[in-house]
Amino acid sequence: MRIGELAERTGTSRRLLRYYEERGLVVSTRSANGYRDYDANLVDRVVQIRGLLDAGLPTRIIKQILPCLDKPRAIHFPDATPEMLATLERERDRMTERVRFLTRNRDAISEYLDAVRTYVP
Amino acid sequence: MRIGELAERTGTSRRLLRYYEERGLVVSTRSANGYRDYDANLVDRVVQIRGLLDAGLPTRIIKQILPCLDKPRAIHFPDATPEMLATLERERDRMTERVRFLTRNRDAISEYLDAVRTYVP
DNA sequence: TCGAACCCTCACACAGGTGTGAAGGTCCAC
DNA sequence: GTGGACCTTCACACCTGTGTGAGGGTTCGA
Repeated sequence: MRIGELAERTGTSRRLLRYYEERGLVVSTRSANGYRDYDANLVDRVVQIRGLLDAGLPTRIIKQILPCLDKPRAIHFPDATPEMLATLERERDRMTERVRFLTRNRDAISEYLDAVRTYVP
Repeated sequence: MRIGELAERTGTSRRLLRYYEERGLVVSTRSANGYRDYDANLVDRVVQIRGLLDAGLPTRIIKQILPCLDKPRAIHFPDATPEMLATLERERDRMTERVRFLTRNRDAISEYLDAVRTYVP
């Protein structure tokens, strides 16, 4: 598919799709006319990238962890250098931290909202 | 306490503490000599701010939700304008989304790490 | 064959969170 | 009273993710 369709199906601007490609997060082939040609599975991938970005991870890290999240993952075992594993562990821990933090604060907000709602009536 | 101590106790640069103050996330009084003077409870607050920032929330939003997270929160009921509540709900939902996403991806990373570890030996 | 709707690259711009450093005041210990 | 460790404000600069638009090519239907 071409960039416009991918953009529409992922809710992402063309600009950003090109940016992600520049950052090595997605790949594309080129048609004879120079247009980018995307594989269908990139829809999921782009959505995932956006989720990770929104979660606060920089493209640099996302690029590193994406291959490990692909299926089938057996193919990527060779990539598993010690540094890579260390990065993954670090990032996994940071994500756990973030989850804890977000959950706690979200619950606090929920509590507050509940309290406000049962206050007025 | 002065800015240096707060910086050290929160692992934050002085620059950023001033920035947070400029953004209205923290307050300080001034000593006679013009130095900022911080209340001890700001240690927790700054840590919380950093967690929220790291989780991807902008200072603008953090400023809005922080008062609701304070105890005792009853004081802040008057702040609850409809727009405020809407913002909170929206932000709470986004946080839930983020948590889901982060958890899913973190679990995938964990799985990958486990797989790699049980692969070589 | 024209126009619309695509696509390309390139580049400037912006906001947000940070770093860094200049130029200067204060405080304290030697 | 001098030096070092603090503090102040101000400003420039960076990176990252985005928007926007210029200038130009391709494809396709009317």
